[in-house]
Amino acid sequence: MSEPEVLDGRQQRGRDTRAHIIAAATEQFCESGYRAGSLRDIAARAGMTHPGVLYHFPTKEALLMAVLERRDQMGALDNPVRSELGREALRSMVGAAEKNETQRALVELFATLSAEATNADHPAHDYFVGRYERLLASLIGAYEVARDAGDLVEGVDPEVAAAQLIALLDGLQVQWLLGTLPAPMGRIVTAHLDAQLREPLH
Amino acid sequence: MSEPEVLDGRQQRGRDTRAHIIAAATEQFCESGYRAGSLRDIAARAGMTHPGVLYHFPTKEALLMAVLERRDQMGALDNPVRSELGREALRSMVGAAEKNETQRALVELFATLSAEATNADHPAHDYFVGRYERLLASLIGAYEVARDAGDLVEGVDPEVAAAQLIALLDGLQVQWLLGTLPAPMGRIVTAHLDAQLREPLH
DNA sequence: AAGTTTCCTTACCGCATGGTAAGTTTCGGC
DNA sequence: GCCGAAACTTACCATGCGGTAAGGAAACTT
Repeated sequence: MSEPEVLDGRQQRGRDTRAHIIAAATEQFCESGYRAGSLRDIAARAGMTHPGVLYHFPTKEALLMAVLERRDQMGALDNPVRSELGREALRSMVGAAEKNETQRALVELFATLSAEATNADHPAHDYFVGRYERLLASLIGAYEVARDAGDLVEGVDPEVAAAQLIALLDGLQVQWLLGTLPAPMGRIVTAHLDAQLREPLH
Repeated sequence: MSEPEVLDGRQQRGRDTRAHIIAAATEQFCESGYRAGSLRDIAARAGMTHPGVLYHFPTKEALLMAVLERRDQMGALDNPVRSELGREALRSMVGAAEKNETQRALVELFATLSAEATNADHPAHDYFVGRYERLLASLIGAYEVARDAGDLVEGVDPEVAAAQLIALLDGLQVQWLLGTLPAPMGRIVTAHLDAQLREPLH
């Protein structure tokens, strides 16, 4: 993305501790959320003091953004929404939901954060707006492709359906975290999609 | 609920300021969330100092619980889920969603709080678990009644459908708060329910 | 070997928080 | 009119926060 090139020993080392700090911060934010997770805790996890962390990331806010961006990079690799696949793109969301059931801490972070970030003053507000817009656009695309391929039940509006699917996934996570979900997320999402598709998944 | 009876003048006054404080706290929590809304801010809103507040509510946590309980009492009056109405109970959820679109601050509070409360250590954890369990049970009941009345499309499982509806409502609120929702909540919820019902809602 | 830059520590700052202690005002009951 | 409890206020505390300043120790360049 930026400068690949040759990096001398110091740059390499800097990069390493940066990554190390991000990992520590991710853990911390996952366990305690953004506001409650202090720089001192994060620093301790990374084996340094909190001004050491602030040397690499000028503010706590910057650290948060770094955590989120890194998370996105990784997520984007194994979980893109390939709109052009239409029906199969929708199917992949079931897999995403099931995968989340194995990453409780991460789910907790995003659930907490996306709610916090609802406030326009929150540092991650723009990030989440952008994230939701992109996801929405992708899913609308996927539904449109599915519709044009004749895979959709009559009366399913791609825009509405896309917003529904995102909401469903988000909302289910809260219930799952609270332990009040009466069935596995995968099954619930599958049931939702099956009601929109001419041929059920599988 | 507890002792109604005769209350002498002082008790009456105590009750009044208590109510006043709860109102102030509700406003404050709505605007800033639980963690960020300080006792001093709340006290200022109520026209007193923060130890004054703590005289009536021993801890901030207790204040929060009082706010939530009061909210539930009021909500229960104009927005019960009357399971026995089946189809019409489901329909009432559309109204609930639309009503929420006029109460941004309150929606924000519950969205933030339910995510925060996901953590088992959070003071409101048990409250939200109970709340979701009751709502789930009510909606399962409503779907069962609807099914037995022949109002449901084949293959709609009441348990799954109830969890879906709750998730949908929660998730839509986040998107609505972020400003990324492509259509009014009422329309999106209606579309969802119409897909489950033999006869569309109006 | 000297100089420079990167990285990190120790020490500190100002501020806000929830909560406490003790004293003071208010006011209804007698 | 006085008493005593209820309802506060003022003053304070310890704690933890994000962030800054200054200095030292490496690591690399020349």
